Amino acid sequence: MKSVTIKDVAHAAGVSYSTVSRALSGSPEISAETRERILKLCKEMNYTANTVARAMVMKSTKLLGLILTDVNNPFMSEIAYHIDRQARARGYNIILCNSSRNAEQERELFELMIGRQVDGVMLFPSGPESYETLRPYLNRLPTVFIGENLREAPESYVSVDNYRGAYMGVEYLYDLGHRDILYFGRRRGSTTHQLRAEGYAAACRDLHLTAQYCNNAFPATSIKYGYQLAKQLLSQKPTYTAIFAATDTNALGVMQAAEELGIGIPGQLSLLGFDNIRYSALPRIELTTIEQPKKMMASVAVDSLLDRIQNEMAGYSHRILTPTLVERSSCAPGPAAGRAE
Amino acid sequence: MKSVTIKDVAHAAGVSYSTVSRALSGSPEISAETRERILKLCKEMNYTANTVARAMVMKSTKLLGLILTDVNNPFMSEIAYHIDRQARARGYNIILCNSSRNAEQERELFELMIGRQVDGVMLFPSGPESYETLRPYLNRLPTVFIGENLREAPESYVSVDNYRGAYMGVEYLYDLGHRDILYFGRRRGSTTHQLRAEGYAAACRDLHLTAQYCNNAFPATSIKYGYQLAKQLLSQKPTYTAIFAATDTNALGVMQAAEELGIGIPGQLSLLGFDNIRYSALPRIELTTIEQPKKMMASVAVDSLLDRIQNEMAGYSHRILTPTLVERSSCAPGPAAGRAE
DNA sequence: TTGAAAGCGCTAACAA
DNA sequence: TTGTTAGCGCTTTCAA
Repeated sequence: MKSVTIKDVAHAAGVSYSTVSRALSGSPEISAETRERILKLCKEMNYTANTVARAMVMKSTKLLGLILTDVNNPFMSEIAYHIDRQARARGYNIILCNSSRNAEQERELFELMIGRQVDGVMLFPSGPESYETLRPYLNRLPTVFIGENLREAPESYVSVDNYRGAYMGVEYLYDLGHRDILYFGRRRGSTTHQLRAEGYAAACRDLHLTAQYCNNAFPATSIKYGYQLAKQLLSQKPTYTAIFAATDTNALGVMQAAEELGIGIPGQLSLLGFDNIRYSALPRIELTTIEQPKKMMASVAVDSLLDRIQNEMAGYSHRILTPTLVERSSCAPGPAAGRAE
Repeated sequence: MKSVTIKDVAHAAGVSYSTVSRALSGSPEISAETRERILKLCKEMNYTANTVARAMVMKSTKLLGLILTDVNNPFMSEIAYHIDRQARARGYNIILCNSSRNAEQERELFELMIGRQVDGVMLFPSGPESYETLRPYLNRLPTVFIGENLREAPESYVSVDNYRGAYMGVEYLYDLGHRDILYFGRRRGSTTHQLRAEGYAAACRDLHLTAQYCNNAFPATSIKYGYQLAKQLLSQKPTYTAIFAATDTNALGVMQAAEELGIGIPGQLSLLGFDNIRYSALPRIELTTIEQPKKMMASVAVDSLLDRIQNEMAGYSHRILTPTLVERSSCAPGPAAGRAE
């Protein structure tokens, strides 16, 4: 498994090894003739440049850390896919790690990334306190936060306009004829969730609707928790004709509970999600939802990170993307449909 | 962003830098007292060892390549999650890349992995020809194939017993009272799919059933293709009471087509999948399926790779895991239910 | 246009 | 127990 080095090639070519280096790097300080000869030889000898050695002297590994809470989450994995493609196209590779939504692990991962000399990291924060916990690392390592809105924090992030998305959602349900819309399942402490809730509240205010919430002790974003919470909620007499779920996974939990309770969606109850994860497009699920532009988020994340890396002067950037509504089959006209407003 | 090195620490401590190295590596050739002193100083100075430099001299990056066709595929992302956890617990990190099921890209990725000096790679092959295409690299880089059964090839792989899984599936449907079971959607050329089809055929033979197939020109494993194929199939008069789909994604396609055609599952048609991807457990989907033990596959993959890496003598290994049946709601009793056999 | 030599941050063999 | 030194494979001045 002994690999061939630049020295071996130099020896075989009868030149110094700096000459080989020059041929490889496409330096102009070399005659076209020797370059050709050396390049040909490299091929023949099956030479592959040692990126690690190069990284040492170049002080750049061309490696980007990607820390997410769980690759297995469809929202993140979709973004991860695009990040990989995008980064690779620009000559970078990805070191992937899962924090499992554990703040201490996340901290350790930053330590690890610094040791590995990655050029920068992209992070789906494990929670709202991440920004604080990680602060000591943020000026040692260019970082861009993904998915979470950090408001005015002086760090780069890319996020969707959660406020606006929630606002749009309420408007959509309103236009369908719903006047009693319940907001379901906001994760505590998350700014993203906070903004969605604010958007919901603002839309209710502007449209003269009464805001209704269901979010007691909601510890996580998952189908299971959504289900448990919905099970209680749906067992009581409804004071709403539509549910706006804080996330698609929450909505899926609601769907499951409704299924078990024999409540038809959208027949008896309209359901709107947020995120547009892949599951939501599945047959029989067909969830109408607010879409986060995931490919765009990936692309913006890579771009702003590389910007900061390649351009010392580049400061942080806040990129807030616009969500869109994806209409499928989980929302039906409400009681006020067709009525004059 | 200038980082503090071992030399800085040595200087501050007034010792040579090999002494610092010894303190850090927990070498016994150092007095407990100086070790303490140096370790404390490292903390104070915020020293983080440069893994890249270490890798150069140790000739080991503690980096593992993970090449999959698409992180965004729920089957692979689930395994990827467990691989990361497992590898990290053993001191390794993962470089993740997507081949997008493109053989040439896959080849390039191996080239890249060699340049990056990874200690080994885990691969979800892009196709059946991968083993051939990649042969030149396989003795340069310890590799374990995941998911695909390579039969007798002299390379490590971990895969589920696809033959047995398919056999089990037919038995299950038979026991439910089905006598006309159609096998749906095998991907061309894939050994995995070949084995599943063989298991299906063998079970039919043993149980005196007539094998029926539906797999014309099936280019890929996806919901969309499953849907297109099923749309044709289900429009014709059925000669079967149950469909055994080659993969869960295929099954989801069938489900969608059935939905559109007003064919009830499991009321009019039983549907069995293979893989147990996460989608399959979703409310309203509830697909009964043959499960691939994904966490176990991840763990075995990491173990056998590290075995080969850490133990020069270790040869290749073939690990064939046992599938299990996960019963949900997509299969109902068939016409022969309760009847004496 | 080419070669010689220094050095990136670290480990390890050898000396002291 | 500690220090000195060589060297991992590469890029990049500086000389020739």
